This record gives sequence, structure tokens and C-alpha cells, in this order.
Amino acid sequence: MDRDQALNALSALAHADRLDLIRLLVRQGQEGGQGQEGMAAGQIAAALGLSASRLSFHLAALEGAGLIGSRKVARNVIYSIRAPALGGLVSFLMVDCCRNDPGVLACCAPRDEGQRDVQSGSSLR
Amino acid sequence: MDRDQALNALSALAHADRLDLIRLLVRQGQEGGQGQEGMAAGQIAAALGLSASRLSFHLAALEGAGLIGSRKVARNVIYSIRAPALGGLVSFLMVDCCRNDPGVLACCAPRDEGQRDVQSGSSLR
DNA sequence: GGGACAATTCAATATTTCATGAGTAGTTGA
DNA sequence: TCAACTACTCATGAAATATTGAATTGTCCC
Repeated sequence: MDRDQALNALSALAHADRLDLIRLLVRQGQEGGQGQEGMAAGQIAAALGLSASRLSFHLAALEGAGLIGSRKVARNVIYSIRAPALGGLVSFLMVDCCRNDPGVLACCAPRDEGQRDVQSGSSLR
Repeated sequence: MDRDQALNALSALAHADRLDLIRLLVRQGQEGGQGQEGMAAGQIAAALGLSASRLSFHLAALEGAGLIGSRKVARNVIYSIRAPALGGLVSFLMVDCCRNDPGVLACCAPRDEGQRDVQSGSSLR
């Protein structure tokens, strides 16, 4: 991921509804298992309390930045997270903040269950 | 770092000049060693080709988001990176993208010199 | 004190982004 | 085919953000 891609991704994430949307899709991705990857636009709108047109606007922004992908299934459009893109952004930021002092980041250490539990209890909003 | 802090940080970084500014300060922080931490506003303006007032605006945005700190020295104001804040943002994103599939991120692996060299040759802009 | 310098603040303007609701296109099943 | 459904697009106005240059504040050196 280069600077301009990172900039697009940052702009896309720098909005409360879109950040919540990403977090929702990430959670869905891990909870749903392999079988049911992604969520339909209508499901997302209901989960976040957004109007259809507003959601569509935000989905387009995230998809334009490459952070999510979509596929059509019957009359639904299923959106799912594109983990490599999100990972690319994190890597990009990591290079910019971690070079001189890797110890700053707790996430650089091997992950454990305790660390995961710190955040899993928080509500989405 | 909670969701709102992350949102502030993302908004602050989602601008080309500010992202360049952060990268400049990170590079300065690692190249300068312990002695000369940070850069004066004038130095930054010269390095990035920004007008004084525009730079001041961007510096205020970054400082408001907690990503940089400042101290006054004689008639200069020295700005330096606040690595923990940047690290907190990365950690926040990591939780949101890395829970289900840590392998996605190259940065989760122990860092080595080869990895560092991948990016150090790239120009700032 | 007076001039030069560093940086910030302010006001005015331009630009971008966001939100809303109405309307449109494609899909499904009776 | 028709009605119901899903999702998207478009036009409008509102709000937030960015940019510019002039004015201001504080510091240094003579």
C-alpha cells in the first residue's frame, strides 16, 4: 500500500458511521465462520440505523477505498471486509510509527486471549 | 484508545499534507537520534513547502488529535511525534482487522532489517 | 527601544463532504 | 405481467474543512 492508497483508506475510515460499519463487518466475519461471509446492505442498514441512501453512500466510499468488497446474491448485495486492505493500512502506519521504537505497540507482541477480551466487551457505538 | 479518539486520529491523518508531516517527524525522530528530538515549525514548513499559516493549521489539527506534541525553545516551537498515540491508533485498527486472521498482517511477524529496507528508500511525497 | 524573525490567529472565501428524500433499475414470486 | 422488495442514483441544501493573506504576539540581538 502506497501513500495515496493509505490516504484513501484513512479518509474512508475517518467517519463514525463508516468506522462502525467496518467494525460490524469485521465482527460478523469472525463470528459467522466460513459459511456466511458478509452481510446484505439491508442487514447493515438495520444494524447501524442508517437510511438506505446514506448507507449506500458510505458503502461506496469504503468500496472505493478497497476496504470492503461486494457480491450480488439474488436480489441482495453482500458486503464483506477485505482484510488484506485493512492489514495493508495498518502495516503502512506501522512503518511510520514503529520503526524507531517497536515496543510502543502492544500489538507487536504475540496476541493472547486476555488481549482479545479487552475489546470484545465494548459496544459497537 | 477508544473509538472517538481513533476517529479524531484518523481524521487528522486523512490529509496529504498532514500525513506527510507525520512521516517527516517520524523519520526525523529516528534519524536524529536522542539529541535533537523534533523539528521547528519553520523547518517543517521548508521541508514540506507549506505556507506558515497553513502549516500552523495542520499542526494544530495533529496536536489536537494528540498525534504530535510541542515545546517552545527560544523563539522556535519544536514539534515531535507522540509515538504512543500513533501506536494506539494502530493497535485499535489491529483489533478491528486482525482478530480473525492475524496472518494477514506482515507487521505482526517479528521485524527484521529486510522489512525495514522495503520502505526506507521511498521518497516522502 | 527598535528592527528582524518565528509562529500563530483571524476573517473571508473556496472547496469538499454529508444528509435527506424522491425517484430509478433490477430481481423475485404469485 | 404485476406487486413487492432490495439497493442504488440523483438533486438539493446544509455543514464541515481547507486555503489565503494580512494582522498580531512573543522573542532575540543590536
